[in-house]
Amino acid sequence: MNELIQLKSAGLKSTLPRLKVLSLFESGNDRHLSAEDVYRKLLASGDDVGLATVYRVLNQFEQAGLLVKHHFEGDKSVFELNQGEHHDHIVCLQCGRVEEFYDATIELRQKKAAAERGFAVHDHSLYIYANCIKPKCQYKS
Amino acid sequence: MNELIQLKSAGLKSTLPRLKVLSLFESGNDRHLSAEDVYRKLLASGDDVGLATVYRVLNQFEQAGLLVKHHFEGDKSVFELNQGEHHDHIVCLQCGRVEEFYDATIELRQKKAAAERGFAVHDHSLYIYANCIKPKCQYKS
DNA sequence: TTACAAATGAGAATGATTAGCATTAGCAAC
DNA sequence: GTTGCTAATGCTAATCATTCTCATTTGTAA
Repeated sequence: MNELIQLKSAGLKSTLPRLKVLSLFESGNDRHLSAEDVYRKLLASGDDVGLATVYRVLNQFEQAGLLVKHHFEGDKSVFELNQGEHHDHIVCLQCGRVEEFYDATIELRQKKAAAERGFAVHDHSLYIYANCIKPKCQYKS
Repeated sequence: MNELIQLKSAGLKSTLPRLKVLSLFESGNDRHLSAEDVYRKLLASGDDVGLATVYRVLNQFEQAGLLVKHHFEGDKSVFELNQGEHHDHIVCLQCGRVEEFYDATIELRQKKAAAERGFAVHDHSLYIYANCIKPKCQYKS
């Protein structure tokens, strides 16, 4: 229930929609949610927020550093709670399962590659698209 | 002028729009082009192709393995000639400059990370967003 | 040259995301 | 507690990249 405090310290006014969205991510049932996902889930739990508001809130949360935004292959963006430690993602092309991982060597070599070419790394995104090895994979549809 | 042969061996009928698009990429003036870019350039050189056709052709070329498609941060996709050797990209957030690089260690560690978690890598995308170190960077706008 | 399937072009349709604007709700000062 | 003001919300319409539809045109093989 300290969502209120989180919002305040992020410099955001504490409003109903923002609290709802934040709680949803903190509930931890799904780490990776698209705007549409959030919208649906809130409606399902009887909370009446507009889709436009969901988009706005998600983006504000990203600016504020509460959430991180990802662009997995395809169209829609996906958000997840920012818990400090950076990590990359493996996405199953079959069932959509997302697994996170961190590899210090990869991080290091990236910085090196950039530096060698006259760039100062600001950010990076690494997505591995793969197939779950059966039987882990529940082929979707 | 062997674009014709390339199309044939890719199993594609040799048509005007396809030849034009392929030549454009082979001319090598810009390695990374969006559909819009291609469309504009063709119009500029007096070749009258429809935007829808450009999209179709680019996607067919991707299927055929002639081009590779990338999703740099933001909206539109970007295509580049597939010249066999895989590589990743560094994109300057300021001026848009794109540099390519390949790091065997990174590739290896990715495969390893995936395998350890029960995935068979199908594909991956790694984009480093950075800032050119001055004075290389011609700050855009 | 003919004939037919495949390709093209123009514009409508789609899907995700954002903008505009009237209405409502936090919140600080009475 | 009220009051009042600004920021936030919720619609809906707009945008932007991309895809679809379908009538027309173009390769190509016979």
